[in-house]
Amino acid sequence: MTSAAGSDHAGPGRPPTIADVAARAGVSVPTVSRVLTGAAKVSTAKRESVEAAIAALSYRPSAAARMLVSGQPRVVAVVTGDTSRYGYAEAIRGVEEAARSDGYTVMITVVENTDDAEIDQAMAATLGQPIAGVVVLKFDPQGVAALARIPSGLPVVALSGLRDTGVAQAVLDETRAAEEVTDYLLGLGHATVHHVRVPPSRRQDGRTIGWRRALRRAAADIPEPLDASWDPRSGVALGAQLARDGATAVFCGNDEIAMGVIRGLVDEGKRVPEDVSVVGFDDHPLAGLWAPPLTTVRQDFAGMGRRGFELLSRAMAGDREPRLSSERPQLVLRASAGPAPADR
Amino acid sequence: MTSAAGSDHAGPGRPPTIADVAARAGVSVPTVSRVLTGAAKVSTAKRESVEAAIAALSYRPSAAARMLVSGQPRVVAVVTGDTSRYGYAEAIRGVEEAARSDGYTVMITVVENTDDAEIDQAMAATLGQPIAGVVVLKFDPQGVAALARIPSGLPVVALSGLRDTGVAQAVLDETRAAEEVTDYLLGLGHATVHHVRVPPSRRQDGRTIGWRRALRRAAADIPEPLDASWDPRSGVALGAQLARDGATAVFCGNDEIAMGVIRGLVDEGKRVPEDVSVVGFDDHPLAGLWAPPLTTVRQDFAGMGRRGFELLSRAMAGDREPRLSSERPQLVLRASAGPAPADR
DNA sequence: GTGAAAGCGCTAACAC
DNA sequence: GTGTTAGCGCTTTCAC
Repeated sequence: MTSAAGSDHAGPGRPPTIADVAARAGVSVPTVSRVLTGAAKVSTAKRESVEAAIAALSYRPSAAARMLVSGQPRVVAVVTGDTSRYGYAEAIRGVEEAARSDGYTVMITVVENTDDAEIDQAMAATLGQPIAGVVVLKFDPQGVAALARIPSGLPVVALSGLRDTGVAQAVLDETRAAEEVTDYLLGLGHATVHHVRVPPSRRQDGRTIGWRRALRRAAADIPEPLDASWDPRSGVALGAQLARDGATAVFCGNDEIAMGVIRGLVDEGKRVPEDVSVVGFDDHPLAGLWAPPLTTVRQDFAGMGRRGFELLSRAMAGDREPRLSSERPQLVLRASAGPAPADR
Repeated sequence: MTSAAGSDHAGPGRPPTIADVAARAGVSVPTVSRVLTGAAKVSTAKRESVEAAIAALSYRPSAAARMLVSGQPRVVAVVTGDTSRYGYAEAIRGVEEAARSDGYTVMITVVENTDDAEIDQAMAATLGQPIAGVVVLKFDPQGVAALARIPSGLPVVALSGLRDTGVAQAVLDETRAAEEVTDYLLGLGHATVHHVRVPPSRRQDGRTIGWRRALRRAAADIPEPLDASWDPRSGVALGAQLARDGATAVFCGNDEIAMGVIRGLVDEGKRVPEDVSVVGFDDHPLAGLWAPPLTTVRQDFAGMGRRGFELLSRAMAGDREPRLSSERPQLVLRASAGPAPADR
């Protein structure tokens, strides 16, 4: 495929520079720049000759050089623990949408585990890029650790379920929502409510705090919470265990786990919601399609992402105040929760 | 909060440069560079003074300038239609993983619709960044359009379900898999197999082609395919329609649609799989948990993403040949499909 | 070890 | 309109 003496496109020696284009077009470097940016008028003859040279050399301007001379990068980084879990994916989508409509591009940095060296490396790779700000998804321990690595001076906002201090953040107030769910279940006549947690970002997560608070206020029994992994299947065994323990109401950390728990319950011969009420969290796109349709809490992750970017936008504009944008998730009543069974 | 005469950190005038650090530390600019990069030995005294100055000014080196002087960017862009749909999210995750382990960062560009102006703008924003290559998710019309906008000379690979020519690509051979699914259903005794499509990237998609081919080979009736949207709920109405039409076997474009179709079927009084067999596509994380557990086709999207990055890696290294990496999705037998009902 | 000088590829300012 | 001259912030020779 290698053709004659190096000229026409694709001579993988060194990428063509603006000087090469200028030389080939027989004009000066700034003239090439002018046709590139459209900043000033160029005669048709020269413009065409420049365009021809650009095409012939398949020249692309160096973004790095452009950026160097003209101001700030229009890139924000998103630091996240996993890109494909529902809430994460939606939050990223929200950030990306808001960023794009503001002319920014989004760079993704995934921090898979809490290993210090790995976090350092991932953060260094990101911070080594020209970025104007960072959004960190602080839903898990990686997020918390990553946040600690952001150099001061770089605009940053955290997306979180639990309010914190010191950083700007967009939060979904899980604590209040969890309280509300638990109150709802208690109001249905259940003696207490069991809780299946998803992996928390710190020792305590908002959902667990809210659940416990509601139980305490109602002077109900506070059962030991059960721990699920992120895998929906981990809910199945816990559902079976809950069936044997005689639970009548279960509040799950997310919808996928709730689906697993229901499966485990049903496998043990329980009916949902007649024998056991189950409620999820998030309002996953499949929650309404499940049998029975899941009663859950709608979390607007994409909205949180958008609000997060807006906060970041202010920070990038120079606002040093750590702002907070909080929203309360909404209870979505469907069919997986109902009155406590009369017997017992 | 604004303190005395501008010095210490956070004086939002103009970001500190390496020269500011050098001045404050009382050393030359190259010396600061040396402590930054560790490229050469610096006396402990100067090193410490430089580090102090860096901290005091909360100085961060300009990534753009660094990049300009020293070679290629370690960033690849991923162009995608939606970041939160299962297959897309997984594919992105795969690309990111492979990229990260190779020292690259990933930039995301979302192209939401086929509006020319919007695509141009999104692509321009991306191509204006310093990137070493592009992976485009060519699962939808946006992807196809975006691919057409990539300037020649920039390394690119497409992730796709249907083999194409001219570009390097990683594909999941849907056509073969769909054929296999259809054959399987036919082998179970069904007279024909109905098909519910998800929005295709072109006029034809691999799943539809494979399904039709298998039907034709078996000399079975070829019913008109039904079109679903990406929303799982769109499957519900189609399921009801299929129930009325007396379908006994349905092949769905993805698992989420299959879940909707099953719901529609059940709402109409059909049992799955006793009356109607339904099979999905993708092996969504919830497919095995569904009632009944979904018979489907496992598509390794993350693996495709990884293979895509490897291809890109070769292209970035100078390989001009448009390579192809194809993988065959695997049939996963669960419970949503069974023998054709005896009557009729 | 350390500083002075040069230059990465581009755009902005200033002549002509 | 167009070319010449200066940098953008950094790393890299190359002397000392």
